Amino acid sequence: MSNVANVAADELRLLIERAERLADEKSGIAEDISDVFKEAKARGFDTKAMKTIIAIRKKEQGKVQEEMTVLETYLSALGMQYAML
Amino acid sequence: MSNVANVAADELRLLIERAERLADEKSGIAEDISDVFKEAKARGFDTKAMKTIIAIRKKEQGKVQEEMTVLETYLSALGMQYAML
Amino acid sequence: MSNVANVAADELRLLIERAERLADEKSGIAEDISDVFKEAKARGFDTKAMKTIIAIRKKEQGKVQEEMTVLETYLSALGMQYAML
Amino acid sequence: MSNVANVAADELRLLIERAERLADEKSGIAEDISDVFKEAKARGFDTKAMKTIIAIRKKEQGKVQEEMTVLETYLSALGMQYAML
DNA sequence: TGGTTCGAAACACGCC
DNA sequence: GGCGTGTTTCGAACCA
Repeated sequence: MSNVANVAADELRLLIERAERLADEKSGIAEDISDVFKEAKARGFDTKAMKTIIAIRKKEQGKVQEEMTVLETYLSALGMQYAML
Repeated sequence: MSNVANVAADELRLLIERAERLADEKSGIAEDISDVFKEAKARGFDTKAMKTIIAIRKKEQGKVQEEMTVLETYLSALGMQYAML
Repeated sequence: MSNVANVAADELRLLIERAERLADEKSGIAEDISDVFKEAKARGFDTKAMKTIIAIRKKEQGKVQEEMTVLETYLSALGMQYAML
Repeated sequence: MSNVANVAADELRLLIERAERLADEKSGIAEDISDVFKEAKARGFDTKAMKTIIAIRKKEQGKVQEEMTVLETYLSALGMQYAML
């Protein structure tokens, strides 16, 4: 292999290793998050509800309303009482 | 291989093939369902809302209320207005 | 005019019911599959191993191409660099 | 007493905020990874191929055992039948 | 920006 | 009834 090819291969290897290292960190954090929910569950919280709340907080304000409006519209169209929700 | 072993192997093969055939059918239906939603989307419906509605209709009545109650409780605990939903 | 008017209620209902009907069929098949494994188990087969076998058989469709692709992938990653040579 | 009293509000808030903070960190890392690929792309590498390579490298940890298991799986599926021989 | 593809998260099932 | 596995679903990332 020529030097040029070697250099390219090395560069590729380094980039891949950086990506892999970061991916590992990401996995670590994902595990930490998982632990938080395990702890919450152990303390008697409903993790499903917690995740819903986090999703709501994350979504831009208007988006939640918008989704609810569509849902209510569809429920009405089907003759279902959304009051039951 | 003895006859007994052959019989067992044949039986195993038949069972596996039955399971595989059924799995194929299941995939076919899954595709059909997917097509329904594609069609719905093409007609301008919000498929996410549709799926939510289907989930609600499937869930036993009390369950939906129960989940909403927990969610509202948590939102209140966080000082969030669930009226915004 | 209410929100109801905003959606073609009948169309929506029909689509949802089609999806629900198909979902029922899918569940039915899933049950059939489950029955096959129950039967296998009753006859003394190891169902966990059977499922593994089925997974392997499924994977090995297309396995050959996949193997051939690995080297090409590496070459591809370096490919544009080769232009530099 | 309101529903609010039913949950330990502070505890809930802290858990949720911890989860959210970790989620932010995770996003940050995801962005870093994204940057690595942007950089790779800028240097002329094929990022799709790189990702494939990374996936392969990840899979091939533990690949050897897996290969060895296939025959054993078949034997296991038939295993209890052998007792009949 | 919208569609598509991909990986990760949620769900459902069977097992213990 | 909880756990682990496998499937399905969802959201994020990339491309056009």
